[in-house]
Amino acid sequence: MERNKSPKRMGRPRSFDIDRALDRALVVFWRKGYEGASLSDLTKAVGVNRPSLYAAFGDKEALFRKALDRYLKGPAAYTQEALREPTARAVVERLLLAAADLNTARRNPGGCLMVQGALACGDAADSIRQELTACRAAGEAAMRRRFERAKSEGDLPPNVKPADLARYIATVLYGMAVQAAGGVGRSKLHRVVEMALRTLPM
Amino acid sequence: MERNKSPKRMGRPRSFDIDRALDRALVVFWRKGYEGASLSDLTKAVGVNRPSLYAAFGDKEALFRKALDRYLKGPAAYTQEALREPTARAVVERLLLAAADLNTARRNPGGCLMVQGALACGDAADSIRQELTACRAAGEAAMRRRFERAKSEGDLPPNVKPADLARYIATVLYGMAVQAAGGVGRSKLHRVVEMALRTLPM
DNA sequence: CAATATCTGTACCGATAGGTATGGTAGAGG
DNA sequence: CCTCTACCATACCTATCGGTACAGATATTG
Repeated sequence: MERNKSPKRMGRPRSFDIDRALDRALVVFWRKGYEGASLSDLTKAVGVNRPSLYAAFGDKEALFRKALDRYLKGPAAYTQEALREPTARAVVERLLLAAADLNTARRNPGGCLMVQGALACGDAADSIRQELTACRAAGEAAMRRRFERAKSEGDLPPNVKPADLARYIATVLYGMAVQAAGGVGRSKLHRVVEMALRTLPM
Repeated sequence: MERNKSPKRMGRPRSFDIDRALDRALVVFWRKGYEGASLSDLTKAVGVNRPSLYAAFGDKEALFRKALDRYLKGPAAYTQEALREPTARAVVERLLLAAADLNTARRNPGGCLMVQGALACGDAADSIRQELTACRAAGEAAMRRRFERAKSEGDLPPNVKPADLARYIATVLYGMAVQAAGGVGRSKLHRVVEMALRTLPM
């Protein structure tokens, strides 16, 4: 329906930028979670009236999914890049450090949208909770595959299972997100990363 | 006002047990979080009408605080006990294992109330969020003090700072809570614990 | 220019949120 | 026994929730 934004379309043109709006909405969801972010919060942050939001993105759930998508392709894209590091240890190092930085970047809310977006919620938000759970599982699976490759390259000790390592690293990532959501700052998270790295089995 | 429950009081006696009610409410808050748990959810789970709930516990916020208190003194009391283990390693081991078990106990919701009770939320729930944040910080501080004692007993390597170790262990605990909230089961969490223990600096 | 298509702003919708007034009810004190 | 007190149940309150109808505004199309 409203696919293109460069080709001239008929009718009154949209008075705001879709991606900017999505960024604003993202920040609200990030800070307050899916349930805690009201439509009034969102419209106020975006600077657009309610019907315009609905026309552009659909209902609240659709808006969240689009914001999540933008989160994954924007702030959280470091995960993809980190997996391209040459060694398993370098992957982990970069992953943890980038996460620590993202979770505590001053210009956006503390923590991680995939964790605090909808960790426990009412029935109405349950599909969002499931989506975020799936998202986290997908990230973990990507790590596991990367570690499987590392294993095949002799880059991992024989007593370390890729799936276990991936789950462990994911656990540290989620834990850091909780810490950051509670206001723990970057330097402290860096020391967590240091501890995690120091104790790595490779 | 309604302090005692054993001394016979005047008037019609309460038709439900305060602690049982609190347990039921706790489960709802645990599963849905503070915001996601509606009064209707709570009254339905407790099996009591709304005014009775208000008379017994005060408003929703007060009810949550009482449920949290019960959580800390009940299911989460393992934390206190674990700190009494003789060595730092034993403390950590017991803490992580007990947390893994509590987070995945079949008879209650997955995860940890202190984490998913209100990690990110709207303004109305912010005081609860702060309380939970403070709760987590308190637990972390207790660990830190325990590790300081360990250090003074020569039970910790010289290059390990008690505060850093405590924060790291707390991070793993929170991460496990997120995993469990997403449905990860006990055996997988046990492998996370195994990884964490294997890589411990002592 | 008109005709048409899309967006904006106001004002509103029903449903539900948390919270409470009120009148009936059950037990203790006298 | 009656009274007094506290609790129970229904029914209701206001505020806000997510979502939308409608009319005016602004652009392209012909």
